[in-house]
Amino acid sequence: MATVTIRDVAKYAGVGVGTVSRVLNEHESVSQPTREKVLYAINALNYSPSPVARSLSSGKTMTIGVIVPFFTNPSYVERLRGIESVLADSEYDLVLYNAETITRRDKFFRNVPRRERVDGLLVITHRPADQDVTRFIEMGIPTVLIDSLHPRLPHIVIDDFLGAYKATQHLIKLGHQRIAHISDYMEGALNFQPVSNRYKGYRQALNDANLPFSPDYHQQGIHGRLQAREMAHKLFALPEPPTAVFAYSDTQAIGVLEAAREADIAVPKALAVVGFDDIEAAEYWGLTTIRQPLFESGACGCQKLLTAMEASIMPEAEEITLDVQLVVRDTTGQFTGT
Amino acid sequence: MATVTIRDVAKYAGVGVGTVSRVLNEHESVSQPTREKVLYAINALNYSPSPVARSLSSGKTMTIGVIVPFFTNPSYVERLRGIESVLADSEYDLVLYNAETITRRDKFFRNVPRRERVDGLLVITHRPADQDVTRFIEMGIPTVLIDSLHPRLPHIVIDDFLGAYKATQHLIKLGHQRIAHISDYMEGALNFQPVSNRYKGYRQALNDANLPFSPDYHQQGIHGRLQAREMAHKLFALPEPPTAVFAYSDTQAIGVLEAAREADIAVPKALAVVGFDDIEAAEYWGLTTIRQPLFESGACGCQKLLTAMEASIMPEAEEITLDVQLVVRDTTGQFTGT
DNA sequence: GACTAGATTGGAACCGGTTCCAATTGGATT
DNA sequence: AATCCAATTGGAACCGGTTCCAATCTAGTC
Repeated sequence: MATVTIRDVAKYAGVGVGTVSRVLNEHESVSQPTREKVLYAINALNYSPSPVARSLSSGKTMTIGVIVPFFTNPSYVERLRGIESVLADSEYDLVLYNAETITRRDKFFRNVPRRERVDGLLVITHRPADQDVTRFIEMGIPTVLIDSLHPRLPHIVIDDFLGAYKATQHLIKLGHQRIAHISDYMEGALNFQPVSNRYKGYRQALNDANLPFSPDYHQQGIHGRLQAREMAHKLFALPEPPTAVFAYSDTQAIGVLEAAREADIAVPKALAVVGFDDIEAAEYWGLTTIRQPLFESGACGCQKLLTAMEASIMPEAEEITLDVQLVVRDTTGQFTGT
Repeated sequence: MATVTIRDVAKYAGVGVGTVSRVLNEHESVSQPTREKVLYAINALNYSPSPVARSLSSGKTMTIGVIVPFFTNPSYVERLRGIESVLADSEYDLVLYNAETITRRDKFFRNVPRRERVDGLLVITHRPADQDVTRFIEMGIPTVLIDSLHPRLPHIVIDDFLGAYKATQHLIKLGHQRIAHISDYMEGALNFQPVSNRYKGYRQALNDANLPFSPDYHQQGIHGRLQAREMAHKLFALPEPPTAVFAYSDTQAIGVLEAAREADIAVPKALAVVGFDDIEAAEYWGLTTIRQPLFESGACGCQKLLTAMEASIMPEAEEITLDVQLVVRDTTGQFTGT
């Protein structure tokens, strides 16, 4: 099928290419009869304009890039769902850049933000360096960060510190004194901000309640259910095992619950567990957790981006903090041990 | 930042644009000194070629489109992960088209398969009509179907009939006689093939065991955990409630388990449940299920597509059937009722 | 030293749109 | 009837690459 171009349409309709372009883009200054001739020709030839050619000459790609680590992880899926829900009503396509390693992240940070590639960019969790941000801004690519932050870009965050504080405080109020924390590596290659903030919230809550902290009680490892299970077993094997665990994520908390099941430790009687995120599985497990509005964070960030793009300005750097909330279910209860 | 074009590079290096292009695309017929001059200029000017311009003149977009219903659903996430794992090693970008409604599906089927938009297309579960397929082929867009089928396109499927048969047979062998089935609407707007095939497998297994089928035992509804929960309650309320349920998906099976918990029905003592897919959550729930290789189906389809694209031919229409396998866990056991 | 084949190179034409400027048209004004 | 202005239209130039053809250069042959 030979491609039909705008010139074919123009010839068929007996008008100039400019006129066809004007009809396509709904410019006002086309008379009714001409418009009809053109529309008729478009129909007759089954013409549809080439997105690429349009991009080249107009400079718009009608594409939003999303750089995300582990898009497969439930909390990211939920955020993507939020993004998609906003995009569905627009004309924009969604291009997914899965950046699981620093190498790929850096490659994307370098290559993706080009005017000829995407019109706007969402970055989830990954933290662009100052020089990356400078490049985004010089390139004029509107960018919004979700679950990440940078002073020169708008970012949607939650108060990780507060969430962790609430989670830990909840356990303290229930009478727990030996409270452990399981998290990703804080000094890891990807170096996600929330990891250390949640750790700090945990520490602060302990401090405020005059509870001691032992380094043994902080297990770090690669994020994942299975890894969390291993870490939980290490905690159980301590001379003074904790009576409560605050996990960095629900995924990890579920790993802890599995470990407890394997070790025949009753939850919440002998072990209380609190997660973070409130993913769908949390409900299955009756997991007490800190709910963060994942879907909304995606939707909100995407909306912010589209608004800025529409006005063709760089979005104003600002911080939007969404609320976190303690959701008490069945994995925490009054401390009854010694 | 004014964009640096290939002409700037050519001028800086004192060569022609053709030469620069040849260096970029690693054509052989460039002498070493010239190549070095050009590379030096590229570096000095911090040049990188425009993907859009490249697309327009070369006709390649370096983009793979994936049309997927509900990409948020665990089984699709898993398949996407398979696709992404293959794409990660290539130069291709992944564009996600989330087609939750017929309107959007049809829009995508009409607009996406254009040479100027994607170089290749993966369609998951959605079934393109004959005229759609004709268009794909006329447009010369290599297309592979995953979990869907069409005689003129390569497709990766599983034997849904067999899987359902195995699941039902498993229940029958355990002594169950009143076996219900929960599924999506078979005549629904989206009209997914697997739905009716699993239903047929279920019916056939009953038939082969000379067990009667009652229409009351087949509940249909919108896919989802909550909807499945409702359907399960309807089953429980029947004068002769079933002692076993085979659910179309794990997501639905989990809904059934929740309903059983709400209705205080012991699993597997009073009710056996089998799912389909073996998503991650199935393990949490100790759900007996039919495992289908979701990740592999994505990876395999994507690989097939890339291979065809590399050879710049339409992939040969063929059917690849992946194996399904019964995974027995804790939600099924010997029938002990009356 | 003239001639030829092969290697290397320059640059025009092209991909298919958008945009802007100049040209045409027709009605209103004087 | 002449002039002017607004509305509409045609089409060249441009976006930034790739590709192909013709031109130039080099070394080898007789």
